[in-house]
Amino acid sequence: MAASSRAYVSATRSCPTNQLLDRISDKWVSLVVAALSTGPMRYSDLGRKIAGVSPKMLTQTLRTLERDGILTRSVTPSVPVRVDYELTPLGSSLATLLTAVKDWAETNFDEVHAARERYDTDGQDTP
Amino acid sequence: MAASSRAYVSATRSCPTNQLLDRISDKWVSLVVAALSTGPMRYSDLGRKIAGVSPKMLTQTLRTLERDGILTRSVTPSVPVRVDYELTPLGSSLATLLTAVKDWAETNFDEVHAARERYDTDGQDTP
DNA sequence: CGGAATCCGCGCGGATACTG
DNA sequence: CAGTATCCGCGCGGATTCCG
Repeated sequence: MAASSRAYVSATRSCPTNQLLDRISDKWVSLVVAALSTGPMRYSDLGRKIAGVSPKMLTQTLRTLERDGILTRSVTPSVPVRVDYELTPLGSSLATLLTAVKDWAETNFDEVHAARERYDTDGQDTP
Repeated sequence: MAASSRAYVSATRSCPTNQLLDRISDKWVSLVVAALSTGPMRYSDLGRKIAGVSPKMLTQTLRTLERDGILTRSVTPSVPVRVDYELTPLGSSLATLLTAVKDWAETNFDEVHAARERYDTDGQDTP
């Protein structure tokens, strides 16, 4: 086939399910979905709550998630434009899972941190 | 060090918890942990089960997860060297969550796919 | 306010080859 | 079998600017 000069056919491309897994296995996706799990939010509210995300990544993440049916984007044409983002039922079901992952990270952070120092000091001494 | 003229202080660096979230929000991490959730596995078994992962990424992922206390690496010095990887209790608790995410991706794939086509055709007509 | 567009560095990750 | 090492392309993502 047309793999003459191009051999870039990785697992991500071959399996459609892995594509989706790769998409939701994204830091910004986790944070956005977790942020919206408590209710609808405006664009700048999300930017403030996530705190550190660039407008580019925020918009990009939101667009992708909207396209995937995870959330909806509703524009209110007021004097300053107001845009609200809200999880769909599909997105809510995902939010439950990703929030659990996020909670796990927060809960077990120090345990992981301890394991890291143990790994680093153990065997790496006497250079 | 060498951060003299660098202004790259993103959310990932600022919040340690987000570092961990970013780490486990990785496609390979999901696949490896999910693969090991059914029991211990050897290196090449993992490579075959995940199917598409390069040795580099597999080793890199395994090393990182070992360092983080998610899994253990045990070497059996037989004639051909045998290395087994097994989830720690900490890793098992994570595996439950990540497997759920992986299952979600497989279950809702076609729904997401349908949402995508709807998004693409809707508004993108008559070029 | 809520984006879109552009530039660009850096590192992720695939391919390949070699070691113990 | 289980890695390690090297090269390198590509796209993620931060910074900046401008528009509706």
